[in-house]
Amino acid sequence: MPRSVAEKPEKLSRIQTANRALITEAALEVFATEGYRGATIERIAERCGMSKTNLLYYFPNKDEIYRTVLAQTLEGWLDPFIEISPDADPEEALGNYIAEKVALSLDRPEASRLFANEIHRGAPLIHDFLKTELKDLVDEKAAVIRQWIDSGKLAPVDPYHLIFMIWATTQHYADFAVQVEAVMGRAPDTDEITQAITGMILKGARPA
Amino acid sequence: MPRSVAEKPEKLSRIQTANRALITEAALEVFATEGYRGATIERIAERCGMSKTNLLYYFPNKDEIYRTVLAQTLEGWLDPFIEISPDADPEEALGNYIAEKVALSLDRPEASRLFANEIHRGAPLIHDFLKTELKDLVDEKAAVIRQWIDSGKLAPVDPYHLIFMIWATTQHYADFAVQVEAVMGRAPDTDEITQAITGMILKGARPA
DNA sequence: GTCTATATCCGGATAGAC
DNA sequence: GTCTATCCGGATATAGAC
Repeated sequence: MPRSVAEKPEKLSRIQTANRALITEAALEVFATEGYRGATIERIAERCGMSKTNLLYYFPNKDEIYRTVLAQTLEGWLDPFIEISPDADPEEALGNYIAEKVALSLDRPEASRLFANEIHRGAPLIHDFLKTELKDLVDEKAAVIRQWIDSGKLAPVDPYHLIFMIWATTQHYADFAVQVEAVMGRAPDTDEITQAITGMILKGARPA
Repeated sequence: MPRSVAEKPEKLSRIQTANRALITEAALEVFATEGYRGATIERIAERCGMSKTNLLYYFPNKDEIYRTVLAQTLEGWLDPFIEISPDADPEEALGNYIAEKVALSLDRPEASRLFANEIHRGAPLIHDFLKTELKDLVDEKAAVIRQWIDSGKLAPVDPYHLIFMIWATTQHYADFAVQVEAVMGRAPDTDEITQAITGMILKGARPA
C-alpha cells in the first residue's frame, strides 16, 4: 500500500469517516468514467446526495479526493497477487489468482478503470510506485514462476509476459465491458470469463 | 469505417487539408492522454504550433475535432481483423493478425489509448457502431474460428473469448506501456511481444 | 456541520481588424 | 488565413451566516 499517494488524516469523528467513505465511493465511479479532469466535484457530490460545499468540508480539494481513492484502489489490487505461493501447484495457484482477479474486476470495474486511467495519463502519481514496490513484487513472483518452469511444472514461457497476459485479460473484461457486451449481445458472468482465461492461458488454442 | 461518428467535409483547399492533418495528429495525442474533457484546445494548438483561434478556423469546435480523430482511429483499427481468412491455416492466420496488431499498437499507442478512453466513458459516440458494424464483423470471424475447430485444426475454445483475448493482450502493451516498462525495467520490442502473445494464446503455459 | 453567496479562474467560442 | 480582444459558462474554492 503506497503511502506516497495519499496521507491518511489522523483522528476522524464517526460521521467524518462515514461521510468520507460515501464520498470516495461516489468519487471512484465518477473519476473512473470521466477521468481526472473530466470529473467534477458537483457530480461527485450529487451522486452521494451531498452539497458541493459540504463535500469540500470533508476534503480540502479535488486532488486529495483523487489521491485517496487511488490509494484505496491500489491497496486491494495487489492482495491476490501477493498470495501466489511457490509451494502450490502452478495450475492451481494461477487458476486461483485468475479467478480472484476476475471476480474483483466484475465486482469493482470502476476500480480497474480508475487505475487504467491513471496509467493512460502517464501515471503521474504512481510512477514511482510502479518502479519500486510493484517492480519488486513482480520480480519476486517471476522468480516463483521461473522455479516452476525449471522443475518442469510449467512450459518455458517468459514469467513477466505471463503475468502481463493475466493482467491484460482480466482487466479487459472490466475496462471494456461495454464492448464485450455489445459484441456478444450479453454480459458473460464470472465463471464463464474465468474458464475462458484459465483455459487459454494454461492450455492455449492449439489442438491437443 | 463508421460514417456515423464524423462527417467528412467537402472540398478542402490544400492548406486546409494539411492543417487539419496537423491538428488531428496533435489532437490524437492530447485526447489519448488527457481524455475528452481533460484535453484543451489550447494544448492541441500549441502542440502543433498554432494559435487557439487559428485552430478554430479549421474546426468549428472541440467536439468535431474529437469525432474526426476517433473516426480516423477506427478506420485503421479493423483492417487487419477483416483480413482473417477462413482458407488460411489457423495458426498462421492468428499469428499474422497478432503480429500486425502488436506492430500497430507499438507504432500508434495513442490511437489505442484514445479508443480505450472512449470505451471507458461508456462509448457515448460509438456504442451504436459496436452493436452493429463491429458485432457483425466479430460474428463473421467467430464463425470462421468455429469452422477451424470443427475441422480439428484448433482446440475447442470459445471464439468470442479467443478474440477478446487477442484484443486484450495486444492492447495492453500499448495502453499500459508505462507500467510494462516500469516493471520490466526496459521496453520490450515488437518481436518479443508478438512471440509472447502468440506462444501463450496458441500453446499456453501448461507443459507439453 | 451544513447552507448561501461569491471570488476567481479557466476553457470554449465569437467578433472584427488586418 | 491569422491575429487581438472579449464574452460567457462552468468549475474550484472560500467567506461567512446559521
